[in-house]
Amino acid sequence: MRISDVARHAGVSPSTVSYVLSGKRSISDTTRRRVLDSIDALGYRPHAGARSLASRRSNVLALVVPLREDVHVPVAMRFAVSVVTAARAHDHDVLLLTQGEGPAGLHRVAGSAMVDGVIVMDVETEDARVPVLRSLDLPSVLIGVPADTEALTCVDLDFAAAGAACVHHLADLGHRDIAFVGQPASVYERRTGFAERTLAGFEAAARERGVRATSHPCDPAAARTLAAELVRDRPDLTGLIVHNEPSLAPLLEALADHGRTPPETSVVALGSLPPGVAELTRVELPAEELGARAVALLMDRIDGPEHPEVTLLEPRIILGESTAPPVRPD
Amino acid sequence: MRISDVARHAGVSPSTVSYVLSGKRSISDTTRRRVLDSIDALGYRPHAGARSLASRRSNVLALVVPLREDVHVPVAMRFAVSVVTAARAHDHDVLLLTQGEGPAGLHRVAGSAMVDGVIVMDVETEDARVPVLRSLDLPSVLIGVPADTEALTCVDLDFAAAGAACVHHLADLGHRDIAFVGQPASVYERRTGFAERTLAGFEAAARERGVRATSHPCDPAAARTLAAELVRDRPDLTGLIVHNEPSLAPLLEALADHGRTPPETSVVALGSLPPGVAELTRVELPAEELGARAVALLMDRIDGPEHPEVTLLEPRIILGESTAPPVRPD
DNA sequence: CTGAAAGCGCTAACAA
DNA sequence: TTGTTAGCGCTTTCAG
Repeated sequence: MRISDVARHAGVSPSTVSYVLSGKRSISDTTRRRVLDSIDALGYRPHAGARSLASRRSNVLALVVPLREDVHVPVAMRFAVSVVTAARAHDHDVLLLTQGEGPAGLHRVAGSAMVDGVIVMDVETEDARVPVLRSLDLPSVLIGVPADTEALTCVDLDFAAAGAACVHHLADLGHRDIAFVGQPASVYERRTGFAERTLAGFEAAARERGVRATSHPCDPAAARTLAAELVRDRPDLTGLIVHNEPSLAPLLEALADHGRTPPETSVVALGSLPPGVAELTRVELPAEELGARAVALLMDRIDGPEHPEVTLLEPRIILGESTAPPVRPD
Repeated sequence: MRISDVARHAGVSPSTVSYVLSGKRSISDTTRRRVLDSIDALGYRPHAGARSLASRRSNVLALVVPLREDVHVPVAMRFAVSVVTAARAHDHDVLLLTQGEGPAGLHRVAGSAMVDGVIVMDVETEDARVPVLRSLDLPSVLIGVPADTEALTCVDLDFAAAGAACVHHLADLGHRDIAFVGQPASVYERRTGFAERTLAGFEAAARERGVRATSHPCDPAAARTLAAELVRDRPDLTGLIVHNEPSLAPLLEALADHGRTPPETSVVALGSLPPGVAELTRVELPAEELGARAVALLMDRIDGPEHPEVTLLEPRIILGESTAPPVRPD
């Protein structure tokens, strides 16, 4: 079943069939209809290899997914799914590359023309893949922002603004003593962009508002202990910002155990939230939108001149029932 | 940079370069060396599209990942990663298909010769994709076992045996009244193979051993409540089998709150366990091995005659500190 | 053990 | 608006 079979069946030339499929030149309505009818009468599907050989386009893009212990897997999956969905909307498929393959994977898919572009997730501030990407002559988009964005296209949530927005919300309510519960320590140690920037935004805003503020890296396993310590050691603490999805549930439980069910202590959640905490005041991670944007930007780079740019999405704070003016001893 | 450039550089014909790369005919050591040297002197990489056009092999396989709310995402990710890793070891790449695309995705990648085979995860007892797969003339392997395995190649953990092994372990220790904490109810409703079979294995073994046994679908959000109910309503209950990863932590905490820290109540965990519960008695899900097996079987089907077969891996129970002979009132 | 050459199925000039 | 045709870069007969 080849293009020439379709052409014969429709009584046109192979190139006409090709043009009907690609839309790269105008075709009379009658011809188009005849061709399309033949295509689905015969169940024709173009051979992807032949197409990529002739057109120098594979209609596939590569997605590099992170694989670390400390990345929150459901978030990674949300990104991956949104990238696949968006890619399909642009008539592309997605090849899965794992972090583990490192630069070799990028060289392979680029060198053999398997993909038209790459999307890289979980970018670190000093990311070893960035120089590889620059050397590769393959369109790419990063989800995340490294230190040096020269000649790079990046999309991300404006995490600094997100961290700050949480502080401002609490400060506006009158809180004067707050704490930031962050990602596991290893995430900061490897200088993951989003974690660093959130913390920086938190600290800057707290300084600006004159709020007493501390920050605490946190593991899910240590969440209950941390909550207990905060309640014990920080009697004036009235607000908590939690930037750690899997620790959220144990933290809330521990607070409840100490009689500090929100908004007794105010809690703002930041990140990709599980169902069942919908009522919290929060800044959500727009993973679907980020994935879709990344794909859209990549498509622009694939068939257009390069527009290096950094896109930061504005955070939206959603008011829930977990924050309120502080309840103070005085 | 094409194969003819390499050929010229090495002073041989293009076909010789091709044969050096594919190993499909014998080449003298000197020639081989010269060719390989030229290849990496020039940094040559074969064009994937050209190769797939000429050889009718894409060296890519498709992986259909589940996307449901009720699948435990980290488990799905473990499978995906192990499939990618194993595929790479067989010189294949992996194209990501989402459940959402349904049969259309399978038709597309098969019809356009994008992939040499498919691996399908999260198979249901009556799975709509199975007839599609049968009609497709594309080698496939299922991770999971549907009701009708005619002409299918499947791999899975022997979940029935796993459920039974947990019962036998507790019965051997002397427990006479146990409960099974299962997956969310929706997982049984859509008749997911592994969940059904585990429960069936549990029930059969309990009957065989004459142990009083009940089973309880469970959501992570309801885990604490369930634990409290079991403690309250089942005074003679001494053993628990937990087949629900995300509910494990809240269950254990709730047991502890009621003074029933294992092995005060014996607990056997079944599934993909998070780090930090390593000391539990458990049957682990060998996701890496299953992924690798699936790929190996697929490779066999791709370049060999069909060998439909169902491979069930033996469960291994790992003895930890969460089980002990029952502490009874008598 | 090695070469020559005929495609694989499609796209995109070029021509009409 | 449509057709003709020369490749795209590789694999694999067929010949030697």
